[in-house]
Amino acid sequence: MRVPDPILKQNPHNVQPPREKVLEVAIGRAVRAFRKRQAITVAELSAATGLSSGMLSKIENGNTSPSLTTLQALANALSVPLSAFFRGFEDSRRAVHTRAGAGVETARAGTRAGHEYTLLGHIGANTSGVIVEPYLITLTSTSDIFPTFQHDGIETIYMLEGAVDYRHGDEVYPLRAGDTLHFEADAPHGPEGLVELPARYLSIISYAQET
DNA sequence: TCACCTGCACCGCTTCTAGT
DNA sequence: ACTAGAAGCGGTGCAGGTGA
Repeated sequence: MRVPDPILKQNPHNVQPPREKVLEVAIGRAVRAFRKRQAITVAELSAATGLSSGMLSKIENGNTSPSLTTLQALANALSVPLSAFFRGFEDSRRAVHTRAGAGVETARAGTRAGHEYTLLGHIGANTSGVIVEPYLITLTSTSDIFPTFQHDGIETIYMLEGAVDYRHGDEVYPLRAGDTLHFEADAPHGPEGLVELPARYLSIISYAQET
């Protein structure tokens, strides 16, 4: 399946720019994030800081290195400490490595149906604004069938073994090993028919983190 | 149509560097 | 050590693009 290119904005092969540019970009992102959080426009921030909107655009896009005076004006206008602009640059990035069979068994909503949920990793509040929960789900003969999961976000299912008929809204999709189902999770969804057991699949749920 | 944002051309100040 | 020209950088203003 080919998806029209304009939809895909991320480049998985993107290479980091030189470090000095990263600092400017990190500062710019921080400024924009604080501005958006306070729901003010570039023009309003321009009036509050005495900087032109063009200059603010350059700063937010990492196209210039603002002076300390400028950063102080921004910090005052946004009511944040000066150091807040550097956190995105200084913070380390987290990674979670879960070895085979070492995931955390969780009591998610589906557990009551006999479904085995293993959480493969978790990163809580983070700089991307998105929470991602990867689960390994195993359905055995004891698993009940009820297509009533419904929650915020986007979910991706990748079948590892076995086969199920998976309902999403009004549609039922026959999933076999190697199949993928990618869907909006606020519609009722879940395994409706256990065709070949045991069935195992990866379920990756993504949703916006609370601010 | 309009608000918002971006990018480009340009200005002025500061710093660097070479010549004396 | 002093000076003058060059280069770099922070900043402004405005035209044009974009999306609601």
